[in-house]
Amino acid sequence: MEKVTIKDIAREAGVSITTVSRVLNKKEEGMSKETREKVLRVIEKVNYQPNQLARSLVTKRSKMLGLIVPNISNPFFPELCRGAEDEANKSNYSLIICNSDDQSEKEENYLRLLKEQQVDGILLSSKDQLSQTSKIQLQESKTPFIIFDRGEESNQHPGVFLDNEKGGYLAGQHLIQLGHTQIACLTGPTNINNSQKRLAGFQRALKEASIELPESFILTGDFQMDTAHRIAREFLPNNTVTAIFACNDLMACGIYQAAHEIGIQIPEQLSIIGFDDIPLITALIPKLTTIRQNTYEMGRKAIELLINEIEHKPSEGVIFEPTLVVRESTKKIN
Amino acid sequence: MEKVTIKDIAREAGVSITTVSRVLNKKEEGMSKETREKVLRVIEKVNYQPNQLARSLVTKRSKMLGLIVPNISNPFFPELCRGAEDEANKSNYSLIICNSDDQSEKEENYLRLLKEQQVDGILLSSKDQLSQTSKIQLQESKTPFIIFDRGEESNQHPGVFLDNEKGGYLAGQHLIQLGHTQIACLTGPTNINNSQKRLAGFQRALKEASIELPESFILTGDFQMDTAHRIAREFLPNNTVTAIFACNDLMACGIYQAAHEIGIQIPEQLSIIGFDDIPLITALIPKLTTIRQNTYEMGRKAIELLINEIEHKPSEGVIFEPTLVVRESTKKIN
DNA sequence: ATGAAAGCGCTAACAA
DNA sequence: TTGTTAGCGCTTTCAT
Repeated sequence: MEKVTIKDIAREAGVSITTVSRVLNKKEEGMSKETREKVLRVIEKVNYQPNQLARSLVTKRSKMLGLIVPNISNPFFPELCRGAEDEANKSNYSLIICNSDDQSEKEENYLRLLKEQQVDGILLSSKDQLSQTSKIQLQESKTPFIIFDRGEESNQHPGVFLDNEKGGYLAGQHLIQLGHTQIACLTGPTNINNSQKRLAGFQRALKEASIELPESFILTGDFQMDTAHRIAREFLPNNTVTAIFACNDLMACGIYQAAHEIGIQIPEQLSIIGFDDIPLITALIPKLTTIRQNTYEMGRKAIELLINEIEHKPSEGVIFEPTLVVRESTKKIN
Repeated sequence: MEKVTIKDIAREAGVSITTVSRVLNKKEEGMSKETREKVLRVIEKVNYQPNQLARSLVTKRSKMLGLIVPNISNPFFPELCRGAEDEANKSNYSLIICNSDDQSEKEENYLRLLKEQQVDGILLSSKDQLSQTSKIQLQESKTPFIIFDRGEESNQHPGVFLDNEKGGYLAGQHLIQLGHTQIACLTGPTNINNSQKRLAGFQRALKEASIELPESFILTGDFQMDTAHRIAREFLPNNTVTAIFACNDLMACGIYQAAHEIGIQIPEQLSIIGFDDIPLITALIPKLTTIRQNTYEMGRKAIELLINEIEHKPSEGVIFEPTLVVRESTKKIN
């Protein structure tokens, strides 16, 4: 059974392929109702599906968008994907979701691939700073793109960002209000912009309250649960802190594990605050207090911007505001 | 800046487009080294990227694969995606990941879309039984496809499945060995095949041990955490069970929440066993005992099968074996 | 209201 | 070893 093409439809309906194309694209002003319905009937009958590739080749629009995320296993990103996908579909685009697995090489590879696939635009949630190669890839081509969250938060290019500094500040403020003074911070990788910002905001809050944050209380993680677990196992027994700020929820989970193993009670002996508000943390006991970002909405907005860009509508970057969600893992110190 | 095409390369290098095409496709037997290098230099210089769409149009191979998952927010599926993606990339395919959000309509839509996009094959992890429309879509077209996990586990079509019955059996067996006799089971949606199978295996284990499983102890969930939470809140205070089998880990999380709120100690007062072994559950306290499936590997294998199918290599469906992972949430009854 | 024909960027016979 | 040419399935002028 051969693939049925526009030609087959035309022959079957006894019209030209132009006519078929017209009804396919709903350019039917001044077209006899009969012809249209005849064509539609044939299309229906043989379950014809137009070849989007051929279409794209002439229109130069593939109706495909690319989304590169650094780590699909972090539940933060599926949320992002959902938002992005829904918005893309709304405008009749499909989304190619690519997972770079925190590897620059994969990221560059996908960037190339998406271009070759002629996507109309790319939403890039980079693993960190864009690599040189990626930057060139992006700049040289005329493929519209939007930077999401990580990567360079510059005015050079529109993007969707979170006010990470504020998020860190909120976290610090919250712990201070609860009376904590011995506080540690478990950061993400040092080369990741948003991780730096979260720490900076956190430090600002402590400074304003004249609370010292010794170097040794700044722990460098990598946004992963396992590493956080390992670091906490090492840190907690040897240091007296009453609170800890994990720069993402996944790492907070790792700290929970460690605390449990060591026999430290949360929040009685240790307050923990996370960052992201991923869906699963409501299952943690006690429930994790965290800095929430509206991930779904950010994904949605990013695609909205991207499509604007593609259609040459004016649009500019957005910075989202994080909010504090108080649950059970933080507690007033006695 | 116009897109640079094969013509531009040909002109610049002073050769024909065929020659350029040849070096692009590495069909260079009997081709002068100089010519090739000359072409390569030009390609390099202008950072030329071939148009995969145009390519696909003539070769009838898009080098794209589609993957439809029912719920990207369930961490089970990102794992699946990772395995699928890695295997696809290995053979130089890209993956379009689509999230049907448990809606048949979206699923059908994506099926149509992927076809229009001329993907070479589809990996379908259906929301449940395939809808009539989907079935027709799939059967009518010649696009190769593989069924994953859910959907119809039939010999009609190759697919990758888990022995869900055995998984349920293992769960039952484990609880029985710990001395439990008052056991409840929180299932997935009744129309989902794997959910039914898990329950069936569970029932078989109980039956073999002559333990009764009253109707009222079979709770119908929907694989979501929130619903499980609600159901458990209602069930636990009004029934005396010492153990509960949740047909996936997400629901086990919901039960944790409920137990915590009600003041039931896990595992002292209630043993819980889950299903899937999603990465995050090691952060639960106590750690969740569960039935593990090797999700990443299953995703990998599914794509391997799909590619075999595409390339007309013989291959047949695979059934994976689940394993019991004992952690801390199940305990011998006193 | 409809059709003929050109061409999107590329590959693949077939020629030379 | 290289080039000429005919499409792939479709949209889009330009005619009629």
